[in-house]
Amino acid sequence: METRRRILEIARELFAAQGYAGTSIAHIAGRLGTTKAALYYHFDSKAEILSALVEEPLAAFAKLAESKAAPEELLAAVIDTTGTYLNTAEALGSDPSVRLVLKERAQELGADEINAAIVATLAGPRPSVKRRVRAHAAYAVAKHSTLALGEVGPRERAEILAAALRALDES
Amino acid sequence: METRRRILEIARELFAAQGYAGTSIAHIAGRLGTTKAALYYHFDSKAEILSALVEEPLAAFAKLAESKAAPEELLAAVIDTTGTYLNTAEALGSDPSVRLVLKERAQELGADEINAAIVATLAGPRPSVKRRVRAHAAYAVAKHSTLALGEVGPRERAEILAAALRALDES
DNA sequence: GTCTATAAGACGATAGAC
DNA sequence: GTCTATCGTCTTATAGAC
Repeated sequence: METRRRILEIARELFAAQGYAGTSIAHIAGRLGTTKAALYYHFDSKAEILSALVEEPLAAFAKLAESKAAPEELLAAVIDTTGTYLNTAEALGSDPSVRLVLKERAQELGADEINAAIVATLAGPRPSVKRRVRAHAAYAVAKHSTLALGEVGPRERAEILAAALRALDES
Repeated sequence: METRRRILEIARELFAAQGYAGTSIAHIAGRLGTTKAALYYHFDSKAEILSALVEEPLAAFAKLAESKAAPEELLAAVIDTTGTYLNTAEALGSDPSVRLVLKERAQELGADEINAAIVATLAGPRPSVKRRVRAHAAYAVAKHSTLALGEVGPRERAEILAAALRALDES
């Protein structure tokens, strides 16, 4: 069970650096210090490595998507969840080959649907153009400035949340 | 010269859907209705297709990175440039295999450096934590809500810019 | 749980005919 | 400018010994 964790850690790094499609099983095995065959003892396929890798963060974001919390709590949760899964969150929403594999597996709620659901909650029912754009803006701040900053301490967290709320401008 | 344009158009679609590493020359040739060999008459390698594809948008963003315009003009330019190259802009900053190939070629300023330069201009000299976070927030609004909205008309453009300026909050 | 060996095919790229 | 045919390599994945 320890080797399994090491495989996931190595895969996470390589997927982030080269993409899922651009990373081979042989490359992962090389870093692991074993052979490809040893890897297939722990995982049935390359796609299953990816699934195991994104399972937890995807579930966390899916939970957010179903949340009907008020904007301030929802945006704070987006910041915190993005910060918690900082390493995997990049590959999640970016690498097209990752999206493709997860879509084929129909594993759960896709990343696109999750984003859309959170933005819809922020925008409220039957939103005007203004409300819709502002919801997108607030979400962009919460998600992407957390990603860009890398590490988010309490000072950064408070500033990101405040900026997101200004972008939303509910007053 | 017409075939070359069609190849780039097809490659753009496939790279966006499956990623650069996840798209084969055979797949592009199949969509084109010809063979792989025909493709190699127009481009010397797969990487060269990618280079040709991102040349113009990358130059446009690099020009922004060197601009020392005031925040409002700079953010407006980010919105407009992102909107102009909406189709290619996604693959640019997202697909890890794209980043890798462009980095190997050392083609020009990388996407990361461009983003960092624009944020640095927004943050101003020797920025505090607050200024730095707000610069990231404003840039996130300009870039990612434009991407998320897909098409940006004059109404959306004005709302995005206003939201980005509120996030920056220079007052 | 890891190994060697190998299957079976996809990949990028090229040669040479037309 | 496009074709057929092919080279050499890399790919995912499996079989079977240890």
